[in-house]
Amino acid sequence: MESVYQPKEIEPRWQAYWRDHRTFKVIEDPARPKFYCLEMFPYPSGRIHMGHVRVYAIGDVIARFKRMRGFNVFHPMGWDAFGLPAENAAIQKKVHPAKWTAENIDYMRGQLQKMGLSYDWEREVTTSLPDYYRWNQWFFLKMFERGLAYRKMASVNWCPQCATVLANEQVIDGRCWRCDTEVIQKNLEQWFFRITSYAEELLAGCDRLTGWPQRVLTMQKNWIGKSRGVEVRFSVEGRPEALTIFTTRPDTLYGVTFMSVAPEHPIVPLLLSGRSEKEAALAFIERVKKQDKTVRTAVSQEKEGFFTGAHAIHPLTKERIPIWIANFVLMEYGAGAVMAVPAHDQRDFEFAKKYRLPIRLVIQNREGTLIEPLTAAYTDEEGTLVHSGPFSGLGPKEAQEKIARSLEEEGLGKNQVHYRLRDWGISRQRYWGTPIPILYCDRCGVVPVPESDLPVTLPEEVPFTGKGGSPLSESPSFLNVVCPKCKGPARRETDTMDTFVDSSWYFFRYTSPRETAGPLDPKWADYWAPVDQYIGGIEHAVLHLLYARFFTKVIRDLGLTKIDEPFANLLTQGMVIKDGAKMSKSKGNIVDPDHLIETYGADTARLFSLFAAPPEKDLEWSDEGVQGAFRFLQRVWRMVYEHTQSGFRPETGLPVDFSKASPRTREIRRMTHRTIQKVTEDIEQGFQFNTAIAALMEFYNALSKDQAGPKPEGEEAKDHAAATAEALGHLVSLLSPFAPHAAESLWEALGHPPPILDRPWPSFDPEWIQEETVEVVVQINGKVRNKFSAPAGLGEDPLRERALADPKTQSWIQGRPIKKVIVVKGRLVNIVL
RNA sequence: GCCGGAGUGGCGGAAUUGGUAGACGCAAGGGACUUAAAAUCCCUCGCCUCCAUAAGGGGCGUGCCGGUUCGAUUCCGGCCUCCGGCACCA
Repeated sequence: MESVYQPKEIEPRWQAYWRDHRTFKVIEDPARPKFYCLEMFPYPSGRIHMGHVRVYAIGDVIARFKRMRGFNVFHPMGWDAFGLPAENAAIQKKVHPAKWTAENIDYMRGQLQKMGLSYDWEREVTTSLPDYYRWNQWFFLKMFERGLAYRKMASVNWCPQCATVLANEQVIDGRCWRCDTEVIQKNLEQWFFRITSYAEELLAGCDRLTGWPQRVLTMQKNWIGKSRGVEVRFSVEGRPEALTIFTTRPDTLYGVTFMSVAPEHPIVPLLLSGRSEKEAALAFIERVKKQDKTVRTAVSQEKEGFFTGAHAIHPLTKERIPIWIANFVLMEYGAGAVMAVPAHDQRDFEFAKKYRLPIRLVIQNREGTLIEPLTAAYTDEEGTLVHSGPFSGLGPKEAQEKIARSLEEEGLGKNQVHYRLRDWGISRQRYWGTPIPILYCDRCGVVPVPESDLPVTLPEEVPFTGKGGSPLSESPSFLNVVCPKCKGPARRETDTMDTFVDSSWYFFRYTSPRETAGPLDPKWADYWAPVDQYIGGIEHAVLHLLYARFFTKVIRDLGLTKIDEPFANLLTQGMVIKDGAKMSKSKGNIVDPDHLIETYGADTARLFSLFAAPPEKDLEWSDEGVQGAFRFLQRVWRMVYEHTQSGFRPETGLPVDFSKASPRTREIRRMTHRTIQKVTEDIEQGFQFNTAIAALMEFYNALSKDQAGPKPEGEEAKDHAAATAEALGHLVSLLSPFAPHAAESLWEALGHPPPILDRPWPSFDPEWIQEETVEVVVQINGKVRNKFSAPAGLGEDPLRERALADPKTQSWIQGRPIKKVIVVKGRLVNIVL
């Protein structure tokens, strides 16, 4: 063993050892409980960044810990390899996306290997290879058969920078999730996945995902956006068509004074036909339609409307209700039309004020203080219904049920649930993605590629001009095909799939990565799935994490898996920030992992990123903090080295009867077992790696202090040596998930065969975690005034007596009468005066 | 506006879920070693204050204001601030 800690020497050595001995290879083993540990796979952008270091360090600690705890740990890695940067590189640097991606993967794989991560690389998956993406196409065909994949003309989000369509989930605050460019709306014929078919199950499943952070579940619930209400049919005066609206507040039905319909509503032209208002109304509609949807739906947008001249008939009162076109009503949600109750809806209130429409109070508050004219809408669902016919006097909640039932009985309405969630638009007008396996035949129309013709591979020779439009449409050999049905001429779909399709099922592919008969082998998928611990960034709360849940349910319904949910437990790690901001090239606050590992070694990089903050919080980078982590490893190294130099023999150790050992030796033992307990519980209960590492540092500090003391003599020397050997062995074992390379070397130096990963996790002796003596605090009226030490097991009465007997305590009491004495065993005595 | 989460030293963060607030690390200050520096090791380190040669002592302190309790960073009520999500969703 070298006397100085030299990560540059030992890290490559152990990485070679692990590789040569296939230490991380995993095989199915029904005899042991399985544990599937997975970190979100990276996009091969070129080089890893500190965010990668952090998430993979977290995952690796969990994987190594679980393995030492006896689990058959599945810990794979792969590449989310399709995506825009590769194509942009092709345009800018004239390098083919496939080549660019492959080179990046090779480089980044090397970087990850330098971190000493315990991946089974034999199961590596790359989504841009045909043996992977053919199964995306296969899933597409299966979904097409079941009506879960369909094509429609729709207003879609378009990112001008990326020159492609985006799903709703990929638009953040009106901007592209990738490049932050403002998104515009376009009408295009696009492919969609019918995720809305699973809206209810996706929502209900949230309540069973007990291993997920609450905030992620809340975000998903908000995104799905369920609301219960009633669909009510209003007949239209002088017309056969009815106007159907959706409301969550049927209790306010008697307060309806007008109707608002979306400008795009199909009934609008019918209502306008032959009316004098027609021309002006059409002009208004055109103006609103021209507005971008993100602008139009902003809260700050002025409410505007136009009267159609038509009237609806109130289903209960038979009153005539004017029908207005309103800019704030969205065709995509509910029925595209709403009943307006200005007294109890703030938007309707403002609209009514502006256009001088009547405002009718139908719910009086509890205090009975609402008087007309109202100054604002009363929107609370509390109080009493008034002016509501037979329903007057009811509470709003009760009225909602009764009015809904009454409407239903008379065939005027029905209970209805609406979701905010929209279908997932998956068409992308770019090259570097999975070709959508569809043909367009002049005679047969839309024809799916037969399964036997999969994969539809990407043509290699295409021009990357950056002019917009899919490069696939520039490849005649790709484009022009024969229709499999009629053998006539047909054209291929030139759009590719959203790359989020690739990542929606990759965790299944790892379970049988080379399977050729299907996307996965149900036998192995059922053995490994679900992922027991998933780790990744919070930014995927409603992107990848929602899509993967959806795909899992589809895969289940295809009969390929029995599980309903892909990820049993989810850990969302925080960002790595420096100088108060997320690391980015533009801010110039990047720390390069290569440089860090070169300087301090992977173990230090891992240790620091685990020590500086709890995993779910943001991590403030500190160069000095990194040095602190390095110093700690150095100190542990030196202590083990000195131990091996001072007459240590590997066989020095247990069993020894420590109960008869000196207090000093017993203290080492106690510290050892308490540290095992603390580190184990910190990792197991909420992944508190920061405090686990702190406990290891405390352990080291205590051992170091002991070593600095006088050399023990005679019998005591033997016991002391045994306790120290045990302590160091456990210290190294406990350290091994965090700093695996250093731990392997130290473990070897202590006379054990590698790998330390195959060594069981240390267990603690409950007898030895008890303190022998404790410091007892004496409080007077809740303030600490004195302390004394006492045997740990001392009862209440002796504790009280000892506290009161102490002259210092007495001097605080000053002879005043004692009202009460509270004794907490092993902790404190509080004297109340 | 609605829904989550968080406010603790100079900094990152601890605190057995009602029982000594500030573990551990960083930074800072002092010292040892050294020709010197680096490295390493030792000591001090919440704020204010008293006695003072020193040992030691006192008050305040976990965003703010109240409450419950012998005792509150922890529980309850009311505010303030920050972060994240959703938002003309009917």
